[in-house]
Amino acid sequence: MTRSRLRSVPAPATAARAGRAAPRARKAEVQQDITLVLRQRIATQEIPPGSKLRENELALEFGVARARVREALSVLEQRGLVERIPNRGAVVMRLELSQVAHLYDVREVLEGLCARLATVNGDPAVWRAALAQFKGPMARHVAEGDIDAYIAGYEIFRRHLIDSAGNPVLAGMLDSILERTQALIRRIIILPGRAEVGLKQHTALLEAMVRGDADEAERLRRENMRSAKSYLERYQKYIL
Amino acid sequence: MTRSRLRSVPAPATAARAGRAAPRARKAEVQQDITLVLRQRIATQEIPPGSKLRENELALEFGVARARVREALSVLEQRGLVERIPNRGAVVMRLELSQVAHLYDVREVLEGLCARLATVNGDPAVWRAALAQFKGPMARHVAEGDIDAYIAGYEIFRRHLIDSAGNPVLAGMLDSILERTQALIRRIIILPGRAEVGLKQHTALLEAMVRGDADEAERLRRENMRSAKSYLERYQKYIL
DNA sequence: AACAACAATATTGTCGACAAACTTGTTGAC
DNA sequence: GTCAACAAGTTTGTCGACAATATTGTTGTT
Repeated sequence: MTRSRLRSVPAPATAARAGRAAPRARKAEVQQDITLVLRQRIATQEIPPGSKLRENELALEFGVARARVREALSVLEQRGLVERIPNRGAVVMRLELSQVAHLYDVREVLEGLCARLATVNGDPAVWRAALAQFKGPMARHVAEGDIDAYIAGYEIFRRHLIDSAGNPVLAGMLDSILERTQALIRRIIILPGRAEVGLKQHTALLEAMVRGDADEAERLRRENMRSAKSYLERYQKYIL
Repeated sequence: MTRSRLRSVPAPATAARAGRAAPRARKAEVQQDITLVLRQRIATQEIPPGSKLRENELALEFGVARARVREALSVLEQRGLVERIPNRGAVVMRLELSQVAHLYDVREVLEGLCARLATVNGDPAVWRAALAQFKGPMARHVAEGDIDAYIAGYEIFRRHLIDSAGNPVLAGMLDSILERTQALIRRIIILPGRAEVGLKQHTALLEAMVRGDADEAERLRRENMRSAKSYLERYQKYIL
């Protein structure tokens, strides 16, 4: 019910635009890919877990027929973002602690692989630059409590890792996991001491990468993930 | 998500029963299962790589409207089984060596995780029984060149590993990878010496699992996967 | 007032039709 | 003979309508 009421008058493009109050509104995306918009809304919890996704409502908002929305929903179901019950509709998947733990266990080994591949295939100069970032600006962001800047920097680093790894299968799976846990990441980083620990761990990881020690990079990245998971479990009542 | 039971399906091979009202079987039955049938056909290469999947053709064969076939195709696309080009249709994904290598790199760490979790969460009695299987009947199958029996036994073992690991996310990803590479597995096992090496490796893995050494189990499983990958690369010209 | 049966409404499931884009076959100029 | 332009036929993309199922609201009985 957060969406604005729409008139039944068929005004496709306008209706779609009016429904989105997002700051970055391009026109092509609506026509091309409703799936992407829904993915983002769910990942950012603009549509909170447990919400019911009504096909008609979405079709009206995007100004398309229900068939199209329906296809988008089945993609979302495949990606584990919504649960679909026959004849009863689709609801945004709710994350229980156990599921998050499972996601993190898988993420641990995938990020480990990613770090290893990035060390082998990537450009050392990039890691040196990243290391400088973490030792300088990023450390400052943590010290000053500028979480948004820290997260932004971390996202860039992670993107470099994935790109350098050069494995599309891995990239797809990591993206899928991140998409499902994105809402949690910010809440974990905010936890007392978490950002500081993460900063240290990433620095150590980058140092291993700079000297080309792929095995150590993998080990450190996995340790980093396990540490994040343990924070999550310890503070679960404040997060979930 | 239902654990994929790779079994023979109602065989809708009798294409286009022509006529009007097709004698539809149960609704809930046919409904979601056209996706499953297509998944199987592609995995077993009953529909070979590069084939074009025509919506109308499939709709006629299954006796449903194109909209449903269409949804099935988008699921297949998500699972990486077909490539869909706008306005030009869906073709069964072709496996280049580089892509197979990427799949195996990911599979290596996922199977490693699976072995570790299965060691921690599983019942040691199961592993003792499996070890006996590998030391007895399975070794015989290899010695006698009964590839089918060996593969069947291996599949059961792998299923036990995944079930015991108790991680649905992991299970889904492993299934997805296996589904894509299933056609290769048989060809790899047939390679000279491969089955013997695999047998030894699995025995060592199970011994680690029986004594509850999770770290060693993970390491051994990963080594096993790397070894399979190197066979694949060495004999690529005979496989791809 | 509580409850059950029933009616009305809303939502999802399925379908066939039409439009747009691509593919193939034909014709004609050079 | 080769090639380009064009026409006919396929194939995919999109839509609105109808059927099946679930949810909500109403009424009457105890």
